[in-house]
Amino acid sequence: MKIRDSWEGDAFDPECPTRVILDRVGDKWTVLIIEILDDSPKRFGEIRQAIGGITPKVLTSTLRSLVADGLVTRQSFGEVPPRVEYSLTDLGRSLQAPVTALRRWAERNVAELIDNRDRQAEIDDAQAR
Amino acid sequence: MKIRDSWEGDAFDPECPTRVILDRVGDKWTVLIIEILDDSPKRFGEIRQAIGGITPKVLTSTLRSLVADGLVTRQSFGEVPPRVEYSLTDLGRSLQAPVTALRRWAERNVAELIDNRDRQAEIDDAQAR
DNA sequence: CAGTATCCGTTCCGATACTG
DNA sequence: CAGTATCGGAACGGATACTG
Repeated sequence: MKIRDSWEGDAFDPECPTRVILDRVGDKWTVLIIEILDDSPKRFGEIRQAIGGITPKVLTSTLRSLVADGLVTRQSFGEVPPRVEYSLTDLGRSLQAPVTALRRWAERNVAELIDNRDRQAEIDDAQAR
Repeated sequence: MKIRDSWEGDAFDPECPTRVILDRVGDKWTVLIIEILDDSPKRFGEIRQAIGGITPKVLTSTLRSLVADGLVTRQSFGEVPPRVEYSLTDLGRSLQAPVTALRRWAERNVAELIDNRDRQAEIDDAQAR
């Protein structure tokens, strides 16, 4: 099937590629990177420092995916030592709004959710005995 | 926006708001279930039919997680044959807005993203030779 | 009808070490 | 500096068959 720019997905269709986007957003580091790239371009090392705890291998593969999807651009300056800058594309920037909305929701409600989860864990625990 | 400063330390924290919510939203079926439960309570089989392609085992475990997080309630009527209804809690309903925004972004932009991805694959392919 | 019980392949992602 | 190369554990989720 030839997918055109005018084609709209239907997330309820099991065959729908829309799910690739949900997979993307659900990726462990994607959203962090998108928020870090917010305004200005960032170098590989800057992103790595900003996130903390991500290994170069994983950062590389995550950035590759983002570039492949057209959410991020990679610019390599032919210098020694090497300098590479990553920045958001328009598409990537357009993803920020929904992602930020989600984060806001998280900040407001995560306490309650964690509370529920802990309480449920206790119930399950009591059930087990 | 001062996100990054407070973010850096939280990235390792499993209870970091963004992390918890994104894990949940990034789950393969969560978003679809939340949208399906929209208006009225739904039975196990109804949800299964509506989604299509989900196995009972996976649906069960996903629903369990949603119940544990207090996003969904499970009501079992003591009948034979059994009848069980799932519905959104207030917390679950409040998650709909941001999640729907995300899904709509996905549906609007998946074509471009897939297009980018295909084009990138061709470039990589050419590169390899 | 609404789940359980097993088995199992894939994918993700971290640790560690190395390189142009 | 900006990556690569390898290895391995663990979690996710699908296939299939069974049950109260």
